[in-house]
This record gives sequence, C-alpha cells and structure tokens, in this order.
Amino acid sequence: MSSDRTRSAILAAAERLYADRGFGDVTLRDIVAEANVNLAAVNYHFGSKDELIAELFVTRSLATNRERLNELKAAEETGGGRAPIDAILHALVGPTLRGCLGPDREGSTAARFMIRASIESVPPIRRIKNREVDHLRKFIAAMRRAMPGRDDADLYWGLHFALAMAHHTIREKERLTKLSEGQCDLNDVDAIVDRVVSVSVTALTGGETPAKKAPVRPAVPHGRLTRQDL
Amino acid sequence: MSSDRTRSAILAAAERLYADRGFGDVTLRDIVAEANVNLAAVNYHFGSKDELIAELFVTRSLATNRERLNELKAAEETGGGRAPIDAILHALVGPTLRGCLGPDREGSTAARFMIRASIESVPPIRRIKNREVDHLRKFIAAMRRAMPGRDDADLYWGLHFALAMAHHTIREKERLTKLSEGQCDLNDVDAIVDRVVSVSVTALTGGETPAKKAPVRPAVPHGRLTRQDL
DNA sequence: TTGCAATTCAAACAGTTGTATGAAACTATC
DNA sequence: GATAGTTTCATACAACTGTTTGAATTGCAA
Repeated sequence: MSSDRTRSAILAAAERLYADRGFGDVTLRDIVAEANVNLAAVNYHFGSKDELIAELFVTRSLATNRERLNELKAAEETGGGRAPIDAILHALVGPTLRGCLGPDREGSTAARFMIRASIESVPPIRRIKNREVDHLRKFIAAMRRAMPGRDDADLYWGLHFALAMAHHTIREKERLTKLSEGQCDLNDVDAIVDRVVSVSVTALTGGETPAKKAPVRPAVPHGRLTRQDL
Repeated sequence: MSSDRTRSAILAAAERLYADRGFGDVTLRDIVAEANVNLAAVNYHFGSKDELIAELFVTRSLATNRERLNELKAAEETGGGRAPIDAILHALVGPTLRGCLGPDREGSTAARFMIRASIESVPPIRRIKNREVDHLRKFIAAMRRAMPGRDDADLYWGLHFALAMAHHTIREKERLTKLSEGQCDLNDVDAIVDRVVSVSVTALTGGETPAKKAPVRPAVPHGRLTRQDL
C-alpha cells in the first residue's frame, strides 16, 4: 500500500518549519528540501499547500478536542451526569493550555506549531476554526446543566472569556513575560489553568449581570501624526 | 509644499482595502488602482509596503493609546491622584472596544482595519505591538497605586486578562454571535466594556490563587486523516 | 522666463510563488 | 516476468510580487 514515508516526511518537515519560522516565511520548496522529497510530492499527496496546512492543523486540533471531551466526560461521570462548572471550564481550557505551554512542551514541534497557528491565523486554518462552533456547543450544554438558573447569554460570555484568557495567554506569552519582567511564570501551566478557571468561574457565579452605571467619557478625535513613538 | 493628495489617497485606499479584504489579499497594485495613483507612488511616499502598513497602524494605535491615557488621567484627577481599579481597567479596554465594535462603527473603515490588524497580525504590525509594553506599564503603575497590597504578578495577570477579553471579543465577534445565535449582543459596546471590567475587577479583588494537581497526557503523533470533520 | 527640485508616470526588473506535466522508477499482482 | 497502478522526479509554467529606473511633468522661486 505504498510507503507513507514521503507523506509523513512532508508533514513533519512542514510542521517543524511552520513552527519555527511562521506560515508567511516558509515555501513549499523549503518544506520539500527539509523533507528530502521532490517538489511535486506535496501536490501529489495533499492536493495543494493549503490542504497540507489544513491537515496539519486538523490533526492537532482534533487531538485537543478529543482531550477536552474526554475530560468533560470524566467529570460528568464523576458527578453523576452533572459536572461542576469549574471542572467543565477546566476541561475546556486545560488541554489547549497544556498543549501549547509548559516546560516539557518547550521543544515540542506540535506545541510551537499550534502557537503559530494561534498567532498568524492563515486562511485554511481560519476556515477550520469556524467549524469549531459545534464542539463548543457541547460545553455550553454542560454549563447549562451545571448552572440551570443562569441566563444563556451569561454562559456564552463565560465560555468566551475563558477561551479568551487561554488563547491570549498562548498568543502573548512572550509579551507578558517581558511586561512582567519574569514575574508571571509562563512555565507553571497548572497554575495558569487554575487561574483562568478561577477567574472564569467567578465571572459566571459572581456578580449579577453588569449594572448599567457606564460612565461617559469624551470622544477623542484623530489628530495628525508627527512622532512614531507608539 | 506639494499636495499631500497622493499620499492621503494611498492611505485611505489602503486602509479601506485592507479592512475589507485583509492584508494577505491586497497588493500594491490593488491599492494604487483604488487610489488612482501610480504604482511607484507608494515606494516614493512611504519607502515600502511594510512602512505603509506600519503608518496606517501606528496612526490608529496612537489614537487609541491617547484615549486610554486621557481617560486614565481624568480618573486619577477625579480620585485625587489615585484612580479606583475599575476606572483604570475601564480606561484600558474602553477605547479599544469602542474603537472596534459598536453599531456606529459598523461602517467605519478605521474600526474594520483595526479588527483586521487584530486578527491577521502581519509582521510590520507585530513589530509595533511589541513596543506597546511601555504604554501598558503606565496602567500597571496606576493599578499598583489602586491596590497597594496586591502582588505584582497578580496585577500583571489582571491586566493581561482584561486585554485578553477585550481583544478576543474583537477578534471573534463573528464566532461569538454565531455560537450564541445572537443572544450575545455585540452591538451594545458599553455593556461589553462593563462586563469585561467587572470580570477583571473580581479577578483582581477576588480569591487567592489556588493550587491543584494536573494529569499527564500522551503526545499525539501525526496519522493519516480520513475525515475532515473537526 | 529660467532653473531647480519635487512629483508622477510607464515600463521593466528580478525574484518568488504554487502548480502542472509527462516521463521514469518503483511495487505488487497475476 | 509482463502488466497495471502507484509514486517519484526534473523541469517548465504562468502568474504575481514589491521594487527600481529614468524620463516626463509639475510647481514654485528667483
């Protein structure tokens, strides 16, 4: 049935190069050189460059989603069909954060690739992410069971903010390290997961839907630029 | 002094096209066609394509930062040199959210451009964003004054999460609308700002950082994909 | 007007990109 | 070992990219 050697070599080389140098900087010729295969092999095995990228991302993405659902299921079985809200959110953000951060993952090509995918967001990957909605709905359903009284909109916002904190931490881990001058430990993944979950839970259980005391502030018109010092 | 007409036309056309179609899809030839100027004008007036993009982003970015600092200053003056934490966070995320979301901003080219810049993150823009650290430090300083007891790391995490929620809401507003089937109102910007601030404040004032145990999971190698159903 | 600099313009440049082709090499089956 | 199907390979293709060039044009000052 034909050795998958070429196919696998392309996948591995592509993931490594994309992880190291980003999508914008890596051409098919770079990939086939790294993989020691012929240029035409990519189109033969994957159809197109975009399909290669899509396959790389789908593979990693499916793995994360599988982990998420496993953790969710385990929590629900423990709780007799109803998992507590913190366990649900833990199942949601844990696999993503563990997959991309952490000292053991430093050298992991898969992790670095997923960080790139999170930062650069190239078209074939964006297309796949848009299909993630169905997967997230399962977590909304679980959250609804855990907090029957809560408004649906609050649940959506809670899930949205949990993902926001997780993904933004992955995307901006470099900047946060620099900003905090090392005081935020980006290697202690478990602590980060707990922090994200904790904030998300208090966001969901805490204060009622925001009161309407929005202060008014002046609008600032555009001026003309002279200095470039952002 | 030579009319700025060509220069301005290029800026306007570029911002409009980038806002509509993204950075990856727009070439210099598209821009000069839209602006009705000669192709060489871009390099003549801006030096390079990247410098054009940088100038576009810096302009909008400076405006946002100016708004932020104005709001912060106003809050500090009201509080006699010490602004309350919610006002600080409001000054941080308010201008960004108002700049990119809201019904009045629907047709705003600047808003749509900044959303694009937030999503696609092209090299010249990334370079500028990396210089944003100094600007954020001013907010950390204000937060330190507002919460003298708090650990610095907690402050960094709080600011980081506030920005996470704001930016992720901008980046994923389409998806959140779809996921929530319209139950999350992305047009009520003030409500969104209040929600983000509220969550951030409870994150900062609320519970201590917990510690827990974490399970270990296996690395997932690449296999052959048959179904593409993420 | 003359002179000079700033600006515009058409055209070409030099390089890269993803993809297609058709022949060659391989592999497994009968 | 001939055959049919799969996989590899060198090469070419066609299109697009940002940038440069050098001549024309414009605008302003003396």
